[in-house]
Amino acid sequence: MDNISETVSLIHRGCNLARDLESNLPNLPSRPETVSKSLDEIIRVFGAARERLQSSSAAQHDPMSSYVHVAQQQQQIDASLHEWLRCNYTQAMEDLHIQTQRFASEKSIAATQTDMRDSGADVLHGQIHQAIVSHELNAASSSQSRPRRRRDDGEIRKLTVPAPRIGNTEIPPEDGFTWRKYGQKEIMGCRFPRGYYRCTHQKLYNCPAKKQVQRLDNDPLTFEVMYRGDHTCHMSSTAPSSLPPSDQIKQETMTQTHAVTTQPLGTWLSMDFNARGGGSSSGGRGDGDGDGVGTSITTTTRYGKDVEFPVVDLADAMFNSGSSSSNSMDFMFTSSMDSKWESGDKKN
DNA sequence: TCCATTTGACCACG
DNA sequence: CGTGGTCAAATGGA
Repeated sequence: MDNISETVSLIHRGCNLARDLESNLPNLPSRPETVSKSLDEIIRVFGAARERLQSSSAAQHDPMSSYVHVAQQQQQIDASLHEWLRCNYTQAMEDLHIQTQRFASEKSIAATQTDMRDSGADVLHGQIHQAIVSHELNAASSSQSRPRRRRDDGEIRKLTVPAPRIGNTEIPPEDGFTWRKYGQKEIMGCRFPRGYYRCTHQKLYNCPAKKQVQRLDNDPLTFEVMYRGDHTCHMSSTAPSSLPPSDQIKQETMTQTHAVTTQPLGTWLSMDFNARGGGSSSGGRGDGDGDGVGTSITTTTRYGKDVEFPVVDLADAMFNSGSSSSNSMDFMFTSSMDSKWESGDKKN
């Protein structure tokens, strides 16, 4: 496959999406969610194109460098964004959709007209999501919500990610780690139960990482994921689990303040990657440590074992499907509101 | 048989 | 005492 032509087609797709968005702008006040999702997709497409460009040029000799670069961008954006939100939190909530929309639109158009060396749009989008939930979390913990009991887990990183549209939309989004579910609970005031997961290698490697996954009340196609504790399993040379390079790089230098910045890229990658697999049932076992990255993606798929640089694999994944990102398109715009979790709810 | 998920019960915290 | 987090037995798939 010709990398350039694929990239070009991706850019074209982004342009089309941008045009669609433009025509949809009058609906912004009434349907901010739809517009927001449209933005997501635009950002995603252009981001993929940029990644492709980077991976085919500078990153060729050192694929890690692009990750480092993006990570650094993220750090900078994160700092300013947090500062901005601190000063304008309530207003920020109001302005969020407009801000992202403007940014993405301008970014998208500019990127197609000039070059795409400085994307950051996807990064910013992730930052906005995370900064907001982070602030929500801070606000909540300082007022209504009681602090978490298990203090040994340390900081909490919270983010929102779109649900995989293909297959079971109720499965938690892929994030590159292997998780084992150990509980599910109805939460007061929430329509959907919260799932509790811990690292599959908790026993083997004493990995304290945990996560909680919950669907948003107002948007069942969006998950809110809370990460608690850091993975130690990937530190071990014998550990079967490994991280996407970006995560791995940053995990080691991550501070509590910036911990929240770790996820977007990894999540972004994994979401798209997940789409390639055509989704999978959560009934899968992830089973032995042998099933790594492949066409069959389970809830516990991970990158590192067989794939050196997931961004390359991601790019392939996004283009090998022929229809390019149609999968993610569907998952963005198709609303399949199945909620098996609801039917499976129990007391407690 | 192994391992992941389910799910009712238990427990810590405020 | 209510709620959220975790445990662990039961269950089931490969």
